Amino acid sequence: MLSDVMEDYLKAIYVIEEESGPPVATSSIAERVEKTAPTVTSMLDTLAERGLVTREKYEGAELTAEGRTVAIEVLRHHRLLETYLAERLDYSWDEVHEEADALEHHISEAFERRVADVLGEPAADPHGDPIPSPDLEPPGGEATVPLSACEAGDRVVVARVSDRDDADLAYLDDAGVTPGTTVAVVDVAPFGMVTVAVDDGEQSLPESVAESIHVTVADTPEPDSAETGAGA
Amino acid sequence: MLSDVMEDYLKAIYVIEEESGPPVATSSIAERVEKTAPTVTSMLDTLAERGLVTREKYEGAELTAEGRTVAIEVLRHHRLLETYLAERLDYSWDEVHEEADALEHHISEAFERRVADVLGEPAADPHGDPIPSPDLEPPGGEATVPLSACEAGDRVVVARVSDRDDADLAYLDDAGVTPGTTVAVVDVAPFGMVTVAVDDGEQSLPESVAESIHVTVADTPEPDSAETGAGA
DNA sequence: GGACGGGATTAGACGCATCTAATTCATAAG
DNA sequence: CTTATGAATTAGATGCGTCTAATCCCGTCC
Ligand SMILES: [Mn+2]
Ligand SMILES: [Mn+2]
Ligand SMILES: [Mn+2]
Ligand SMILES: [Mn+2]
Repeated sequence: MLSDVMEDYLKAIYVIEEESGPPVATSSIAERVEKTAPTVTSMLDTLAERGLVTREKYEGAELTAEGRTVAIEVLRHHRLLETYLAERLDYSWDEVHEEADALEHHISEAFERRVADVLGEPAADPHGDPIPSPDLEPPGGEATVPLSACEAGDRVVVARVSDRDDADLAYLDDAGVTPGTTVAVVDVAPFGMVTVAVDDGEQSLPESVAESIHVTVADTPEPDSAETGAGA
Repeated sequence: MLSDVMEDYLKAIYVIEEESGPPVATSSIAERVEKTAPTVTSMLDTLAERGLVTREKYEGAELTAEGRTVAIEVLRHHRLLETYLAERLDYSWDEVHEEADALEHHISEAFERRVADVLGEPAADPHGDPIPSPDLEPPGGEATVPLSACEAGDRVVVARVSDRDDADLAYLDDAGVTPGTTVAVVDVAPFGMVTVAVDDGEQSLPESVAESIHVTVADTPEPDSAETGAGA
């Protein structure tokens, strides 16, 4: 049996691998799980002994197939719970993350199945993150870019929003920036502040927020008159 | 913060106090939480240091007001969860206990409130056990007796059924013996086997099962012809 | 190539919940 | 009053997850 702490480490390693690929540095895990580096080293040894990660000293860690399956299952629990809380228990999208983080380790397989059933096996959680299917294969995330990497004139569709900052989420909900929304990038200021146009007006978002919004680009503007003409 | 283990001990002490009053013996707690006696002694010390129980060596333990409030809150979580699982997630009454036992320690106050809201602040769980109200005062359990203490001829209403044996619950559900059902006691055999009449026929229940069914007596038979005429 | 600096690991410790074995206590029986 | 019995506690140990302090390793910069 795996402890809930181990499950959190595996989940952390999985999402870091997704973002920047293996091997995963001790320090990046430490940051995500909010533990010290020696604590992480020691837990990685434990996980390696159990065959859930492989690792080479000073090189970082990588999930094994088994470790990845566990991580995906925890992620499925987390995202199903978030979706259920939002749809059936009147939670707002900035409240679901914390509750799901606690419950994800304690629900049975029966609970998972029944929640998925009443929701109709949903494909994405309230933040737009894909919910792994019951076979626990890695969910195919379509390619997205952070809003902070877009340029003025782009028309983009919001795909996912990081669920990790409640205040940001509450603000974005209010601003009408949620998964599925189409927004037009009006301006990208020097320090990363992004101004977008949505239905109810323009919103300026600080860089930290723009980084946590992932979008798919619907339209890049035709190059303006006086621009360099290179590259389609 | 209290660990989930501590919460389980407090819950155990509470229900034992309800059954047989304080002080509660170390061994009876050990039996309920499935730990050894020294483990319980040590945990009782910890709980006493935190002001949740009082105790005198070799005498047993007793909940303080604070300890009782914690126990009642855990019990509220447990029974609300059982009710929710049965009503909204298609669990049968023999499946809810285990799941609720795991989740009861991990739900937030917001979750508790929302579950209670969507259910309409229910008064009893699927086994007939009273759900403590949000003020966490001890729920008023009306006086009941175990079915095993009844006599042939009694007409009784099932009040509560212990939720601790899944197999018994599945059997009783099938037999049509659930809280609210009126049954007639047909016979009490020497070794405690109780035969009752319900809508769909007669059922014979072994003593262990009859002990776990608590009832209120609706009717005692008028004393038969040749009986001792004493007492109304 | 040698020193530096930052990230990683090792060393050593702690608190919690748990166990088994040994001891102590309360009391019921003689 | 003494002893036997069973329950409770103390003693001592273990595994886990965590920490701080000390040490180690690797790539960079002179
Ligand atoms: Mn978690
Ligand atoms: Mn999410
Ligand atoms: Mn429990
Ligand atoms: Mn119950």
